[in-house]
This record gives sequence, C-alpha cells and structure tokens, in this order.
Amino acid sequence: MDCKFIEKATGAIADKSRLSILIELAKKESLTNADVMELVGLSQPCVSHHIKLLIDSGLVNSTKDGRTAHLRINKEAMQQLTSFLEALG
Amino acid sequence: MDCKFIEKATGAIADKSRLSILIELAKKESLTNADVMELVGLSQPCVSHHIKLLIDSGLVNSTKDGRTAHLRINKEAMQQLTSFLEALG
DNA sequence: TTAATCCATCCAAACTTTTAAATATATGGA
DNA sequence: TCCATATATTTAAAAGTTTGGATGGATTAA
Repeated sequence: MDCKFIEKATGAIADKSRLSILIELAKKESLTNADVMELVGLSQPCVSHHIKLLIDSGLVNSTKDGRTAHLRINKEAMQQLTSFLEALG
Repeated sequence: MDCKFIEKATGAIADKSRLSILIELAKKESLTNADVMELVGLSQPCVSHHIKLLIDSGLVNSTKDGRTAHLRINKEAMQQLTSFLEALG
C-alpha cells in the first residue's frame, strides 16, 4: 500500500485548475502548456507549476516535441489510484 | 460532474493522518475520536479538526451515541469518487 | 450535584500552497 | 546569427492548512 503515492495523487487532483486539466486530458488525449493556459486562465508560470505538480504526482506524463511539451494522462497511475480507493469503500 | 465534491473529497484524502483514518475505517467499520487520537498520535483538537474535514467532504459519516461519536466510511460517496476517477483514466 | 469524560470551538504559531512578475533556457525560423 | 516562441525557474506575496493549548458544552458516573 503506497500511501505516499495516494497522498500525492489525491493532492494533485484537489485543485480547481488541476482537476480541469485532468478532465480535459480525459477528453482530448493530449494538451500543451499553452492549451492549459487558455483552459484555466492563469499565468504561464502558474500553469507550468501546476503541470509540474501533476507530473510529479505520477498522474500525468509529459513528452517533449521540439519546444512543445505534450501532456497525457498516465492511465496506469490513475488505475492504481482508483483501485486503492475502491478498496476503501 | 460535481467538481466541488471531487475537489473536497480528494483534498480530504490528501493528508497522512486523514488517509490513515480512512484506511482504518475500511478495516474496522467504525472509530471514535479517541480511537483516532491513538491511531494518528495527534492532539484531540487536531484530530477533531481532521474528522470535521472528512465529514465535510462527505466521505465519512458521524453518528452520536451519548457523548461518543462514531465514524464510518460513506460508501456511496467513496463509490462516486471512484467512478469519477475511473472515467478519467 | 459534583466530577470526569468526550468532543467541539477559538486562537495563534508554523508551515505549505497558490499565484504572478521577472528572468532563464531551449528550440526553430529568418 | 538573431529573433520569436514554448516552457522552466526564481522569488516573493497572499491565502490556506496543520497543529496544539485553553476553554466550553453535553453527557455519564459517583
């Protein structure tokens, strides 16, 4: 039972902006930082910080294509979180 | 899609002490504040505060029996959270 | 009724998170 | 090379969270 992962993952989700990002990623498969800026209406450094948090939590992956970073949901991590919470209920 | 509930619920889980409480509640069915104090090793006011947060999130229910409060997992809420996260992955 | 128990609330200190301005780094195109 | 674009980092302020001491209300026991 990796509680540290659960804490980080739930903490990453527990914010209006980051939750919007995750919901959008579930629909769109991939987003750039610029897409996220438009989505959440925050400054570029702030968006960059939220994205870093999501990546650090393990729930999101980033791959760089030239100067553009593409975000995706990490389905395995999301599945791991879901299974854990399912076991609590 | 009730984002406010998801934010509150994940925020409630995203803490070492509260996560311990939820894990214990999944095992033991019911706990008193005194049980929780022993479990997490924090002061009574602090435990009371964490429990309030869990109740406010909807993930935990409290019923009072005399002066003793008994906590339980709210399985419906936990299920709702789990379904939401499953849909993200 | 008095004392003890269980929990909630108020307060304040320590710590963490959220946010943006300024700045830095890295890539791509002229 | 030089400039524009995309993202990251640094710094700092404002807001929020975590924690415990003191205190209060309600209930039970003596």
